[in-house]
Amino acid sequence: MSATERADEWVETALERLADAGYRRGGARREVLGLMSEQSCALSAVEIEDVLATRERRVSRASIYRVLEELEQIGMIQRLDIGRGMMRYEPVRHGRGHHHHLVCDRCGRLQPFSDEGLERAIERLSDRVPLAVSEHEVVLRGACDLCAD
Amino acid sequence: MSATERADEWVETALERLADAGYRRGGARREVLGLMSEQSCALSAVEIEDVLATRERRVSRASIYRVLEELEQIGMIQRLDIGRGMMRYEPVRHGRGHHHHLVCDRCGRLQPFSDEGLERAIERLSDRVPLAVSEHEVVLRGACDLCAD
DNA sequence: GTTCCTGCAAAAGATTTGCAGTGAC
DNA sequence: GTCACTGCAAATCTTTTGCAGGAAC
Repeated sequence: MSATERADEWVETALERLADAGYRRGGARREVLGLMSEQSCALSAVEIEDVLATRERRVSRASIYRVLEELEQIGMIQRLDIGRGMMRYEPVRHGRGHHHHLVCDRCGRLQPFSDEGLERAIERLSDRVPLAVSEHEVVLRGACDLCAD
Repeated sequence: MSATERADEWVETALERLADAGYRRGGARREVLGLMSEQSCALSAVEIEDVLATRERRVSRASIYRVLEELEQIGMIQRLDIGRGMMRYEPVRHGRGHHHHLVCDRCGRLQPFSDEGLERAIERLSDRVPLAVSEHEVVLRGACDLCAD
């Protein structure tokens, strides 16, 4: 499956679930949905606004937050708290694409990574913990290879 | 070593490092330092302000943030971004006391946990990643046992 | 026509900063 | 006496909310 097909599939699922939940389609929602579908890693609300500002249809920041919240409600995106005083948002693609984040202390660059051993360790400990775990989030911080000189 | 001795040791190290960095000791700094030394898990700036407000010496929020920033600079506390729109701060006690966090989706309760297997997995993958890892942070989210009914 | 969607402007909440007075050395 | 420390008030930044006009169905 190509990246484009995967993006299309994600948008379709999202539109379907939105329709089921009684939402109509509007311009702002379509733009945000389209942009998010192209992302494999997390964007902040301001970054989303900036990218959309360079396209045909500008979208107000309030609408961006509103659409992101709807998409989170129906489980199509995930909010991540990676630091630097703001939330970041990324599409959820069940299983495939699940990853965690490397954050550079110095330049703030964000990179995704995934690791089988880490997932196994988290799965094992999830049973032993006084919480019905529904999500997990791992952030590694340090100097990225561009900053490490 | 008792908890009190450990707290004292932490305060002493902090005062030493602050002195080395050219800071004088003032009332606000002493209060925040004392409170943080008693904590094993993370507090928000507002929680710190609230606790200090019930003690002899009130400390302004601006000073709390300033002291926390100094302490982070010299590596005595760690900032954690656990969500809910605010940072949390906890003392760093090299090795001993290292832990991660469980966050309840519903009530926001924060609980610490630690796991050997998780630490090993993170240590192993740290070498394979394009980042010179200096810290890591794991958050598990879900329903805590008080909310799970 | 009704109900939802959107943008704008204002509000809310956490954190930071400017400034003037106070305190440590 | 000097320079750091502190509190207050104002500023900044992200995210949320109220409201009035516009669009989808």
